[in-house]
Amino acid sequence: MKDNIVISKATIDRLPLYFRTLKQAEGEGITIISSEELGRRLGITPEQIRKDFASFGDFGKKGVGYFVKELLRNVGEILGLHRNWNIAIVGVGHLGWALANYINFEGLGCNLRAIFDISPDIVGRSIKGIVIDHFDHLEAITAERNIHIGVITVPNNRAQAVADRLTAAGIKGIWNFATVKVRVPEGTCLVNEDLSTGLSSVSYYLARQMPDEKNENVPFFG
Amino acid sequence: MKDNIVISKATIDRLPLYFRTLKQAEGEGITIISSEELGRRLGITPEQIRKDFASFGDFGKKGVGYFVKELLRNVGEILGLHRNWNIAIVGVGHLGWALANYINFEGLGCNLRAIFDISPDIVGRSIKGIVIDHFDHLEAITAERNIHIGVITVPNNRAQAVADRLTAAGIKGIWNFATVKVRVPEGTCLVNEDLSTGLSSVSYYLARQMPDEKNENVPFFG
DNA sequence: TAGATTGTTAATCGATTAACAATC
DNA sequence: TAGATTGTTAATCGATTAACAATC
Repeated sequence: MKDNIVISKATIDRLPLYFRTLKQAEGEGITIISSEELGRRLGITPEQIRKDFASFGDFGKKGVGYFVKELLRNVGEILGLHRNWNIAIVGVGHLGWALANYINFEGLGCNLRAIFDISPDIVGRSIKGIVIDHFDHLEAITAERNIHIGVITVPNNRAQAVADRLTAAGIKGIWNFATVKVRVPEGTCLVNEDLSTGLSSVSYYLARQMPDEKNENVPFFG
Repeated sequence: MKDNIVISKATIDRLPLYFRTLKQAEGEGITIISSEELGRRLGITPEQIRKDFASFGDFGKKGVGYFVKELLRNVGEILGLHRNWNIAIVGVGHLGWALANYINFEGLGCNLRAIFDISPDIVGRSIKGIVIDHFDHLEAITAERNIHIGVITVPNNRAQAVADRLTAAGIKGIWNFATVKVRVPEGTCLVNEDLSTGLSSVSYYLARQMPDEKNENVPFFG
């Protein structure tokens, strides 16, 4: 891996896709893969892929292609997937519950280690063998279980307060599903996940393609 | 609204954020808002915001600001939120179940109208008053309920087959949560939602910030 | 060697930022 | 009018695409 590499934002966003596709290829027994073939599988141009890989090292062999295992190890390292981050989910609503059950944390180099909520109906239950703790115990459990990343799945009006508690507890990585602007101290990694904008995009493209000449539907707001 | 407008991809991705923030402001009783204030709330520069709005019309008043209601109506129209799209969710796993319960479809100009699965344990139950139908009945129900958008929340290995059935049934908008490349016919709007890349980004930034000199954690794969 | 495929440099494209004239 | 704030044009920045030399 190159020293002092600078990897563009756009490249970083593609790395997880490369990783997943390479994993698949590895599972199929493929040991060497070309940028052409990777591009075909991902819908990304081969040039783009070569540029991305070249930005953090020389993993290909000219005239041959990329060694899947080697590339996988390197992409994984760049992404920090070898770090075994410990994760805590805060908020067991529909979404928090689904994420706890749905996300393959291990495959992303993470371990789900704690789940918090404040409702007496929920605290004490368990998901995937993890007992849900009361949010009051956040600091103690964070220290005890060495939590690195907090996932915020609480209602919007609680998101900032939760972020404050997480960062005060020393957590430096936050994956936020609330749709309000959350502020965190310098040095904290905050990634916002916005689940509803995707649907609006579908709506946008669909509306452009299907002009509503007939105006058959009643406007919803206005 | 301008005719024949070309709105950049980047702008479209920001429109849902503008819409949500303007809704909030409206709720607070604000009738006029400046790009400065909107920018403060969103963490976007005022110049960017003015450029975005100017790309589809003249909604501001120089020296004054933007009329919240007017802007809201226009952003909503651009996004097609007045179209009242009918939505079907396909696949009631953890994620499909959570989306059905969690997403505020109405607020996005959509109505959840159908839910499909293939498991006998699940078909016949209902979520939010909608009875879960067997996927075998997709075509009939799509026609009957005038479904516009399909949400794919099935396992990866079924995603392409589901997409094929949806498009064959005449559905032109797909919101896909499967993490495999899904191909759709020309003219179908496909938006992929990838829930795990966000976590990888957190991992990446965290790894850069906390170099593992100690190498205390055991590599997970290799 | 000949064919294949990478890595890199240059050219293009698109998006953001800066500056400021227009005007409310 | 003076102050404020938009809309637009120009400058910069960043990302993608194209071309090709290097080399396996």
